[in-house]
Amino acid sequence: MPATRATTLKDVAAAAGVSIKTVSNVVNDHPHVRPEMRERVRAFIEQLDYRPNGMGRQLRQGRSGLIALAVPHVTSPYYGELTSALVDAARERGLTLLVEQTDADPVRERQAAEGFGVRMVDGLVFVPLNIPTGVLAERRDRTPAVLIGENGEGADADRVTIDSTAIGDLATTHLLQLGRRRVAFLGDKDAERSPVLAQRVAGYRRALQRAGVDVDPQLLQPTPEWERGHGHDGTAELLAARPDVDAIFAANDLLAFGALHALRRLGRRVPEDVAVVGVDDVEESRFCAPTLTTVAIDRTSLARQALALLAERLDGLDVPARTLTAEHHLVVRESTGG
Amino acid sequence: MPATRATTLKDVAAAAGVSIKTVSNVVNDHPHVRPEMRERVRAFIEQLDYRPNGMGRQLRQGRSGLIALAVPHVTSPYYGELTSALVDAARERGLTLLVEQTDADPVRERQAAEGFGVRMVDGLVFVPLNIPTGVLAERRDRTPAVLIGENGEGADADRVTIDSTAIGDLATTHLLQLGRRRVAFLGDKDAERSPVLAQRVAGYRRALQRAGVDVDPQLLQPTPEWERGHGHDGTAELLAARPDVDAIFAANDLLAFGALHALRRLGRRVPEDVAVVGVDDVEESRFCAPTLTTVAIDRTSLARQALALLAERLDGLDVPARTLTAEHHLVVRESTGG
DNA sequence: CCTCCTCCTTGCAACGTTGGAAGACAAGGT
DNA sequence: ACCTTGTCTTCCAACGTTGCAAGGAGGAGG
Repeated sequence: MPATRATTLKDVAAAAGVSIKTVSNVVNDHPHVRPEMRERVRAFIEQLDYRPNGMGRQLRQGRSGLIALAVPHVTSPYYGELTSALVDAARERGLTLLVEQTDADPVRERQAAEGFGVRMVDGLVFVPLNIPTGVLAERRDRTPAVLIGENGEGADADRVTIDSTAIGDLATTHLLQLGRRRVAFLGDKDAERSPVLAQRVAGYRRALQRAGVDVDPQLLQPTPEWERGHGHDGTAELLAARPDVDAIFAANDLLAFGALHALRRLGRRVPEDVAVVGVDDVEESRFCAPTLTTVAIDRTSLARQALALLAERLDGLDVPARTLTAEHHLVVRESTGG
Repeated sequence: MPATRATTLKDVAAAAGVSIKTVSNVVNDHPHVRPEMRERVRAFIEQLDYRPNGMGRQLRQGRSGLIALAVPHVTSPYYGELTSALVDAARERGLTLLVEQTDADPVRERQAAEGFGVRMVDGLVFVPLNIPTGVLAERRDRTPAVLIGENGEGADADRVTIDSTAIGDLATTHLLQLGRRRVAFLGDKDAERSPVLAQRVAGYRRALQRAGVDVDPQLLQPTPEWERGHGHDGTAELLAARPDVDAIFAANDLLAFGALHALRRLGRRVPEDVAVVGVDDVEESRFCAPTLTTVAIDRTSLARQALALLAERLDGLDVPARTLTAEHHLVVRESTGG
């Protein structure tokens, strides 16, 4: 691999004996290029393997076609599937997604919100998790942004959210309709800082109250985060304190997987002894043992909506921030006897 | 959001009453700038919220700091975890990863190999799956590339591979040591086009032969791809044809999850009736029911190695293509009685 | 033969940045 | 007063591209 410079318009122009601009015109399919000239230049482009230099082009045009995605971590199934949907949705619009992981770390989320120090992307898709809303509201960066999820309220940016109160209500109501009365909520934590959680708990409470069941604080089982291991440990703790639990509403599928695991180890049958519902409908829900009843969120359409909002901003749309809400629905599987 | 142009060096320079270059010198921490001047300029940078325009900078410097990752799909746990590791490894080196999904589609893989039509990235990390090796060998694009996985053999590019023959041997030997003799291989397909598969099968055969067990073609169970559903259906088919199977070596964890699911539905106990081993050690392996014995591949170090190779190329290293091999080890869990 | 028009091609400038070299200025030495 | 030295700042050019306007060639019409 000799350290050859990449082919530029200038090289093609020199080889073909025409001006740089003519080559540019051919590359960009501009009118007013004689067919034989077009062919001739095309041949040299092919021969020299010319491909436009994105940076030059973008500098000139003032757009890069790049969208930054700041997401907690691609590894988790929910964000992985979301990322995947966003990559595809971006591709559909001729945009390219550039991925940053925040690890849900407030410092890194703030960096993401503030644009990473260098202007390079045309827009930002941001999944905030632990960032104080104030920071979002005071964004100085004027790069158009779309927030995804329940946590962006109050920010002056377009947003696609999820009605987690309705989700919590739906899941809890389903458990109540099975006749369960000691329904635990798995995944409680500092609600102040987590609107997702606050909403899911609110939905849970609302459903219990509507059914005339008292909310028992002991059944609100906290976990440090919402990953499998936390679901496992939280469930073990919960059952130690309240062995009579007959249903668990887990704040997300990962917690639910952990719960299933713990229940199995502790010799509880699912759904006979304890019914379990999660939220997200990640692929694994259809294959775990037992398969998991969960509230599905349509990530493909969520991703499309987010990029549609962003694309309008890229085209200069100047209206107040808008908020869309993604669809959800209950998927009943074995963990509630489906 | 008035359609204000982003702040440039020129704006800061005008505001501070100095030349553009001086501002640039401050931004880049160049020597020979008087402290009070530095402060003064800093203040204006802060006030105007100046941030360098990446495209201008990159055009000048000839590097974008962008690395393209072409991966089959971020959704699958293995590639998701790999992507995550690569994002982090890139970040450690001050690079940014831009994600493209090929969906394992040969056409899209070819596009990835050939550089996506526009020159914008400094390098490419490519996980080829279904692309004929010839295409890789004839890459015209001179952008440095690193291939990941067993499928890149023959390409003139750096590569981090996995010794899948050793992996197949290790997994199969483990099953044999448990006393199992009717060990199926789950995930067979067109071996011509899939070196990963060819190697894993070769390791399987080698282990069987060493143990003096005949290779029974009926125990080589094909699946269309290597996802959960295929593992489920393949296992059901396998058990219908050969109800006496006492162990399954699944070509990857997803197939194994599908297998566990099918075994459970068919009333086989794992590991008592059928022992199962997978490959990859994705997070779910530690939480499925029963937990899965699998061959772990260290994705973090794989990602670091890949980026180290790439970074050397970005710095102009001009040596023949190199190949590294990532580490693996057996993790014994419940599905083989661990 | 000249003019005008059309069609095709070219030159110039600019996008925002930075390396290199030249310029300005002050202080110190002769 | 002049030169040297060193420190700080500015100027120029270039990275590769494209919009705009002007340039050139050739044909049709007078």
